[in-house]
Amino acid sequence: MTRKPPTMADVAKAAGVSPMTVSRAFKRDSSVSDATRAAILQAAETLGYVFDSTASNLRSQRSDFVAVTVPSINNANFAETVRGLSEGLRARDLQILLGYTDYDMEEEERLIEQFLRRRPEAIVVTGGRHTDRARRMLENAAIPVVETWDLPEDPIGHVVGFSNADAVRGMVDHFVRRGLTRLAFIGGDAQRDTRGTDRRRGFIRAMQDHGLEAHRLIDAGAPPISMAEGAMAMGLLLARFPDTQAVICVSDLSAFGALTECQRRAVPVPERIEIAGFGDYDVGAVCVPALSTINPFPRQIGSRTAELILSLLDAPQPPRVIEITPELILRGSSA
Amino acid sequence: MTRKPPTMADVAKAAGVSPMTVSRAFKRDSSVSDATRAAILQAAETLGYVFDSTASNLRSQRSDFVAVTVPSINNANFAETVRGLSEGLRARDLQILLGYTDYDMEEEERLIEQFLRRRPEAIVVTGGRHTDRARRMLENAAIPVVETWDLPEDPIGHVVGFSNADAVRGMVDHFVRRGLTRLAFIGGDAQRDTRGTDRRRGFIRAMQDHGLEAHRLIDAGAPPISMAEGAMAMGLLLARFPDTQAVICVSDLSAFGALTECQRRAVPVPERIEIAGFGDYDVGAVCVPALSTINPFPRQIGSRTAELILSLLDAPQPPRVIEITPELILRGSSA
DNA sequence: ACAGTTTGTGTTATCGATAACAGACTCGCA
DNA sequence: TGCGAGTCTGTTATCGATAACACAAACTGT
Repeated sequence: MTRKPPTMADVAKAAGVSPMTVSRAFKRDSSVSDATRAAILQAAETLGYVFDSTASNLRSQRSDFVAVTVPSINNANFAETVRGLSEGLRARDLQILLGYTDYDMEEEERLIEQFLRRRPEAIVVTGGRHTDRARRMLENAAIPVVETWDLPEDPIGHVVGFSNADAVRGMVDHFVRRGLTRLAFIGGDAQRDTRGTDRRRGFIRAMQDHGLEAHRLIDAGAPPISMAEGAMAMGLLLARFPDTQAVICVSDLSAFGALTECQRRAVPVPERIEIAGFGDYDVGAVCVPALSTINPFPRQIGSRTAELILSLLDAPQPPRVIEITPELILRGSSA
Repeated sequence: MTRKPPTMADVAKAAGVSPMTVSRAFKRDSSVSDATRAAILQAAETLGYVFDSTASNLRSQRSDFVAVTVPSINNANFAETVRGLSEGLRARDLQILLGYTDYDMEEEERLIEQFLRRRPEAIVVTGGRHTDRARRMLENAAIPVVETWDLPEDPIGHVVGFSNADAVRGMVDHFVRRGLTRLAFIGGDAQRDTRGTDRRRGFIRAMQDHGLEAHRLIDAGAPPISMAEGAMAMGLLLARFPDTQAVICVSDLSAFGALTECQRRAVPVPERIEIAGFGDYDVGAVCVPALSTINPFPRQIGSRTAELILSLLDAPQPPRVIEITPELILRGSSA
């Protein structure tokens, strides 16, 4: 026999107080005497009462949600950002409503629509490119919007990110400074992964600025580019441009795949070809040789975003752009 | 000038119908004529109306949430499970409320409490060990509970999982069958990672059943055990038990770290020592040599759980145990 | 001792959608 | 033509907590 679950009114009756007092007892810093609070919590425990945020949300017009969309849940970089976010937001008891877009703007649009219906306190999206409708929805939502992992030309609201193109430029500069000129890039030009595309564009522009040709471009397939695809791409690269001196990959994952392909073919790295990645994933620090890479501080993107949101919830502020400076990390794969 | 956002009543007035009709127009298969639905959606679009699930949830007593806790968001295996889950649940427009416990049962308890307040339709947890209070909360929640990634002795409700101990036993058997007897295990015995502990226990029991000593146990630190910790552990192993013939690691990540340590020390794998992991992560399939491992079909755990939940929402059923059979994958690291 | 504040609690109305019920209308078939 | 079944729309009450206001009791300081 399952009887209806108890409500606040039931707890109130059991504790001999009004529902309002029960409500206050369940809040953080409300004015209830310690004695009554204890009695109320005791009564709630006995009855097996579970606070109903559904009702609370409606009446108080607060959901205590922060909506977050990332391209992929299965990606250590974005996972770090989410971790930074959720740790920063926990202090204020804000819960994360997480969704992944699969690198698909239509899917992002769907997600944003779903999320806005839940009336989040703020919304965080990855990247600066969205469908028109998604953009409109975000603009019209009367909540803080933060775009991350990018520096959009025309931000919707706030931004916590970095220039993917400039980050790759730093790596190109490094190789050119050391006298290497025959450089290649492994990564897709798919519309889907706009950050990957930005990195590729950054590579091409940097090469041109150095007066070098940027024709050694290997498209490794649809994002997210896996280790296996990185390996395949390296196979293509070695076949098509055998005199390549160094290759920059769209991520450490593809870079690691590329490295293993060299190992399988007994192509010595870095002696015969140098390799660099992007993202400073664990695998790149541990593999032999370790991968040169770029660390965009994904955790920090999350924690700075959390800080920003907390301050925005206290007091609205004009749109801000918080720029993160990625760090070049040089290791054995390019030494 | 920010005026109050429009409600269903506003849309109803604009479209010249009753709020109830607007409500129906926003539902899936409700009886509204195509003409009026179009008019209503048009009016909603014009007004910039966004459906408010907060109110809907309260009145209909449905949240369309499924709560899910995983130990770590930054883990490809659990990410796959979540992906399988969310794809299966999308059909019914169920949203996932995701939280990670950081391999901490206290944190899990906090999460479960937070989640139950949101009145999810079902709740999925990873593993079969919980704090007493967490267990009580789950038992009392009048919703389907699914424990995953394990086969608990005393399940709370439903189960979709496998025996971690038995899976490792399969790997031990494989080595012993091939005549190897000096086997080691890398992984923690921390209370925190109960699945890791189960694998370790499975190793010990299997060794004993073969009449072999199981003293080559290297504790690699607190979970989740990283690649770097796997490498350190391999260093210890080679120092303390130099005659070890094969080592089973608690995960592919630590196994890969161990492999790289062998590469740094020029210890040939598999000639001098064989290595096996757990989880069939990408890295293990791509690295050189590729890692022998155990695939517990994490994606399938998610999709089967989703199926189960969908059927439970249609009609309550007695607790079920759905057992997944992990697959032994043999690759170059143990050939 | 008394006005002024702080503290603890209660009363009433309300957040915005929808379940439950009811009624009007259309259609098919005898 | 009439009747039952099906389709579409409206009315009323309600989900469960809490904002806003009110007020008594317990303090504070001069």
